[in-house]
Amino acid sequence: MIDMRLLRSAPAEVRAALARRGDPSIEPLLGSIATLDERRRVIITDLDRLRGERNAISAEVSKAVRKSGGQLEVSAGDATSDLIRRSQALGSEIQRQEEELGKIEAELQQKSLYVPNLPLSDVPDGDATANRVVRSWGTPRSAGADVKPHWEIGERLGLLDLPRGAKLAGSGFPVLMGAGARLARALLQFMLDLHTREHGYVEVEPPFLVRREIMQGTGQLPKFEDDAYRTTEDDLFLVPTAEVPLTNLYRDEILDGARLPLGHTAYTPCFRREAGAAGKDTRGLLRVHQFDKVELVRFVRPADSVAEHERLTAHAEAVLQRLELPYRVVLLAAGDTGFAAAKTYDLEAWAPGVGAWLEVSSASSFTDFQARRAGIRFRAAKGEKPEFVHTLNASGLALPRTIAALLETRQTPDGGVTLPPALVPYFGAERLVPPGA
RNA sequence: GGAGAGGUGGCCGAGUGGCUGAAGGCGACGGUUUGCUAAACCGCUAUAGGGUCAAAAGCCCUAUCGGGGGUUCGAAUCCCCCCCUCUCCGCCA
Repeated sequence: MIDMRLLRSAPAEVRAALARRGDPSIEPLLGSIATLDERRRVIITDLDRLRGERNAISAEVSKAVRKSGGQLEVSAGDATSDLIRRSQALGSEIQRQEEELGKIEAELQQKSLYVPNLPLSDVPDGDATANRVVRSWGTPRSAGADVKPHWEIGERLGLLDLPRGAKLAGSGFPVLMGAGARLARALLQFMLDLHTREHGYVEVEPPFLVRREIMQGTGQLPKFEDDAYRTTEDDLFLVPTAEVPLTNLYRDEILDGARLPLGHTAYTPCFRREAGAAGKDTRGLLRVHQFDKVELVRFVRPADSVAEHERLTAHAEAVLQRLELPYRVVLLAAGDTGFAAAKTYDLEAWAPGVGAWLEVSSASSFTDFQARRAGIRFRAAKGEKPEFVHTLNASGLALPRTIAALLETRQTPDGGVTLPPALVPYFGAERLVPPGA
């Protein structure tokens, strides 16, 4: 949510920062927001004055009532009936103004919800072509004739059954079978243990369906409603990421500053319609409508948010390192940064079978954008004014692409896959081998 | 799904039309007293919006008793809708 005070006090700076996103629809939006805000304040000033007058009259009527023993006695022309007549007149004026104000505030609210977050100053200008690789880890395995894509490996090892998934729910709903299902379970358990035991996150199992206002709190709505699955009767949304329930855990609360930074992790399935994405990089596990993910969310003091973002990113990177998967960290340019984010690092694991870097995690700082929408504040110390927290989140990690990178990177010439040592205790075996081998 | 009872400040809890942002208590905070602790006593204790101001502080106004609408000169209090909690019945992994 846009900070109205900031927009009022430094409109040029806000416009310049938002212009970096390269979205031409933002500028006119800001213009109408400023106009509405101006009108809003004029009406409120007037309305408060009118209400003050009415309150004063009411106090006098009240005094008269008590003097006459609790009965309201009016006869035409006396002082009390004059007061009441004035109050009635004020009442209808107040009602008119309230209606006008209601309309303006609804419109203001509606428009504000479509204004994206301001990119931080160290985010590069430009679109996705300006994304910057900031570091790499590990040596990517080179492609070769014997390096297969994950769907071939998965099918051969009996881990993956895409046709049967399509039969059940349509394309983009993979079925994991046997060792494939077990591998997914091992990965989830491994990731959750890593984050709770070594990185200090408190595990949560949240609802997988949430209300409309919850989706609005993190910025998925109203702009991206087409990407979400929704129940018709109750207007509940299937979570597209655990970020949504986790970030909204402390919605409309004032946290004790001593509890910050606060980190939560959760496994949830994630549901995404991926509207308009059909056919693009969708083979195998690359882009699916339902997938498993472990998510990390942090609530931090604004002053710490830059350092916390780096820390969070490192927590996600740790998963890839333990899994011994080569990856790179990409700082997204302003034009490629998500609607609610101020700065994002994508973690991309190398998948030699498909010959591509796969986004397995996205680690973002949302500054106070989500906190404003969801009303998440903290009090630094007793007697201090409440302030908005900064929220951060990262996948830690998304499973399908992690599995894809894992299978492709660690496949062996005999058609099997060697699991990374960190996963062995969770999986219960060192290798995936073809059935009957 | 059916029937009923409720939702008041950090917490408990009074309040069923009139200076009630809200009694009383607890807690927290500041102070007095004290060898230390405790006790006692005094004080203080919300959030948001707007105005004033160069700004902050301060001051003034407005709103807020689950959320929204209505009745009324005036609503925590009356009416309607929604959300949530609890109890009983039914159903269910």
